[in-house]
Amino acid sequence: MARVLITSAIPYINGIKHLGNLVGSQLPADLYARYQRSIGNEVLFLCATDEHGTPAELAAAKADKPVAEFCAEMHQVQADIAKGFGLSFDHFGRSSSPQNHALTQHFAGKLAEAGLIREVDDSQIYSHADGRFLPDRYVEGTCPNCGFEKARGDQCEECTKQLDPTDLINPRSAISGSTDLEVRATKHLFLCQSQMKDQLDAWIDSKADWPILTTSIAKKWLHDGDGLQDRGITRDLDWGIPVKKGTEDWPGMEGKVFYVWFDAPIEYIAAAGEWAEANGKTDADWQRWWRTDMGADDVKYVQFMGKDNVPFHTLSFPATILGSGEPWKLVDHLKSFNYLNYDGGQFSTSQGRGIFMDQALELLPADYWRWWLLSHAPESSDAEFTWENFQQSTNKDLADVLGNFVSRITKFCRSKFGEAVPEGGSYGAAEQALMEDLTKRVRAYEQHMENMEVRKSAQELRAIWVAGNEYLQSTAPWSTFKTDPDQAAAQVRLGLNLIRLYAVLSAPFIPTASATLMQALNCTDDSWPSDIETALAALPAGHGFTVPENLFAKITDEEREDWQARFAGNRD
RNA sequence: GGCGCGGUAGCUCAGUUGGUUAGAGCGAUCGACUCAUAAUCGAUAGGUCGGGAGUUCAAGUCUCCCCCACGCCA
Repeated sequence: MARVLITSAIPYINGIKHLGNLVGSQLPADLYARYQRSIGNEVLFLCATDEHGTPAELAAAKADKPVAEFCAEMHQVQADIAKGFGLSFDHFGRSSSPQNHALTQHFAGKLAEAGLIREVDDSQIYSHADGRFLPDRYVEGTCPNCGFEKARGDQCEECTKQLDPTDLINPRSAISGSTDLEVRATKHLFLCQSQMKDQLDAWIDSKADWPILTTSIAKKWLHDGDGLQDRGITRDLDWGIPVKKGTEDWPGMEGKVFYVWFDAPIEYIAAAGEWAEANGKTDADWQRWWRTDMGADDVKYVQFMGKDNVPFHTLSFPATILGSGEPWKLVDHLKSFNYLNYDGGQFSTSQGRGIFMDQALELLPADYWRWWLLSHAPESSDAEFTWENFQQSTNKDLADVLGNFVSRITKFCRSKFGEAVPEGGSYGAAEQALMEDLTKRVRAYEQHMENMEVRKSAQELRAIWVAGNEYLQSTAPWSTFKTDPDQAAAQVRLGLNLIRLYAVLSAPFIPTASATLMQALNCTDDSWPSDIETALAALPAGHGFTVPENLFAKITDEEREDWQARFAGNRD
């Protein structure tokens, strides 16, 4: 039995994510986790909320709540929505957990011991009215280059010139609008990534089987311009993980916290510790997933993320791990996704454009979204969500091909043989051909799933559903019944077993519908079909079942038009 | 401006190291069937593979130039 560690990029705490975020990391990670569990592997699937940083503080202030309280509430909201989508995390942690505090400080200490952290004197804008230091992008003013009045301290959006906050004319706080600003001297820690460039380069080179999208982004950061740059890993904020060297204080860094990009990926590890604690397990239980000296040697570690997260996962986080000099598990396979666009534009959290996870669940059950999003996952390039496509695809695939298959076979059986698997007849050439075809297709499906080729997996699964309709159409039990009821019984028996097979195979994509089918079939045997003929004998003659309600209702034109209009504008 | 990923049938996408008549699903048209959620199954039509030049016996697949879209960076 193989062991697979799976992490999804951790969603930021300040709001509910849209469907583009979902399909870029959490959903495909869940598909893979469910599949790996189905075939009998031991899986640890971890995710968490990313809770630190200025945006969290500002969102809390806007909600008029202490930031810790705000984060705790939003974490629960996100956890509930994730559950609604059937995301099967073994643990959904928090980057603000005690485990992550300890681990982040531990890594910083190790990196310092290895001589990979240096102190840098810096200056930063302090706002008296806000009572805080302002990150560059929260300082606004007039661009010295083009005169644009709402230029940000990091860049002018009008002329795209890179700026320093002190370049701005008439600078003001983007938070309060206050002009009572002051440049203050401060000191920050930098992670010396540049020293690790060759080590990282060699590591990336060893990953020949990674997607081009992934390696090309990493290579670019390694080689562009002056090469990989050192990065600041601390900030002058209140909310975050206090800067410490392991458990020791860090002289000169009092009152500072680690920057969110430093502590967020470490939460992948800390989440395992949270998982152990929440489930009454020991440290050894989680360390056997993460420490190669404590049993993680045989673990395969797979990360899922959107393309914007690739640099952190290919360079920054590995730099932290390698630099520590400790035997932590490095990622084995990294699956990255492009963006999902919404009706000709981008999904946008800040503009409230597109469909958000909570809204989606109000419209339709999770399986509709899971199926469409996964079967259209933006793997090779950006993908496009349109309501027409969504309606057509889900109606055809889920309602017509799969749902109607279940409907026709169970209802036919009920009317001719009653609600139990019928007895009699035997399998012949048609059944043999079907089984051979299914064997080939299931093996292909497994291969695609193993390779994390999401669209191809969906395509193959759909073809497996179609094979059942082809079989019924060609053998026509409704005709057979008139002349040879025994033979019709055998055909129906096979059809009912196909439903069970489909429930098992489809569970990673549409877990709720699969569970509904298993329940209707009064069956608990969800073992993966290593042998198709055996799998199609799971429901013996005489086994009782009930006819399920329509598995998937169709989306009507009226509904589609209604939703299209409702989501044309902004969320707020 | 530099770099990156793309530009393949009306739509969404596949196309391994260059090799016979460029594939799938949807949509469209026609036919079959009637068990079923007016569902299903079959067949047909639709592409000068963004444009141009080049390498080669042979290019969607390699080289160069250009155009378009998106993204990242300066």
